[in-house]
Amino acid sequence: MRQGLGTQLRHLIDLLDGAVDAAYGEAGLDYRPRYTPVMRVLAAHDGLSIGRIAELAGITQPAVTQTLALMKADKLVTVTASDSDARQRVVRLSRHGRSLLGRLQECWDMTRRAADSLDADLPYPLSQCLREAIEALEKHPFGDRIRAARHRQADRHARPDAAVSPDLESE
Amino acid sequence: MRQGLGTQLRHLIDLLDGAVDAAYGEAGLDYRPRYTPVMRVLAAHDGLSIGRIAELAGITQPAVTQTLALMKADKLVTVTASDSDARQRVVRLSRHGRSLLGRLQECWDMTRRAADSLDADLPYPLSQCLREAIEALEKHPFGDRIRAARHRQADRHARPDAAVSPDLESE
DNA sequence: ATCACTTATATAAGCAGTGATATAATTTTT
DNA sequence: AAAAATTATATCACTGCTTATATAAGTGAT
Repeated sequence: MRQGLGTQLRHLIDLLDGAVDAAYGEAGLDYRPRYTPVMRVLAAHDGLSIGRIAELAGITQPAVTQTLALMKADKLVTVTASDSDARQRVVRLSRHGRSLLGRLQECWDMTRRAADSLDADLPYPLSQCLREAIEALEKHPFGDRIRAARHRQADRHARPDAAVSPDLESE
Repeated sequence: MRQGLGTQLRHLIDLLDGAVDAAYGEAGLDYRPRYTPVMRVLAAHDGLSIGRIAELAGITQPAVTQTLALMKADKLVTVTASDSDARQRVVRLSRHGRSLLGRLQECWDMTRRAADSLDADLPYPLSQCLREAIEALEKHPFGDRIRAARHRQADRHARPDAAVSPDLESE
């Protein structure tokens, strides 16, 4: 079963996401997980353009447009044309959206505490491990590491008796 | 930016998956990442039913059916009706599929080494951390942890001056 | 043998995103 | 001022998975 990192990561996401999703339901919120990044951004600064939301939320513009369409249908936000620039649309939380925000914050809070409880159960905190992994990959991308492994493999084929190249641990 | 675990996990997956995907391309393989779980299972025991593949690969039956349709189009597998039970279909690797397998193994190998190189760069190995997190969540699901956090919260509302409930560290 | 039930696979619709591209509004060039 | 380039948003088609449901084949009970 010792499959790749990707599989483990996906499994972990399922384990977490499903629970968080369910938590919204249990809290009686009519709310989709995909709203969260947008809600978070709007909670911090209301009245943003779509592009700006995408930027702050760290997702693509089409994702925001599509999410907002759903949120609009759920009456969480209002989207109006900017009067300074007719290309831009200004997104604001509706009263309903703002009222939801309070209960959401509670949900996010509980989730954070659940994450803390998980970390406490582990020999090394997951969140920290993830942060460090992401950092390491930003410095030295996974693609480079794979390519480095290929070169070692090519070497092995060329000189099958050669010792494993010494740069093994540095990569 | 200190968002939830889910976001971090997704980010990490993107960082890894993209690279692995690209590696297939660089290796000159006409191959989709989604084939991997099925390929792995077929590599171990060829000639399985769809349900059995799903079981062994740890994905749902529809996912396997859909993946096999693509793999069949790519001539990687043959799917024939079982003669003992006409409901069942027997999946086998084609010659082409088997020939691909060798080069795939190399890719997976490189990927594993890349993962090792990542682990070596970290204060605590990611793969181990993930394994432990999954294990911890199987023992004590995230949903339960969230609910536990809610009860603490409800307590706080009911008796705001009460100390944090004593089961805090046990959860 | 027929009805009910279970098992195996297929199909459909949904989810949450992506990249590519279209359309509209606004600047910049010329 | 008209043409070209840029910016903002929308739309579309994909990915890879899921759940729910349909269809087909086998099994058991009456």
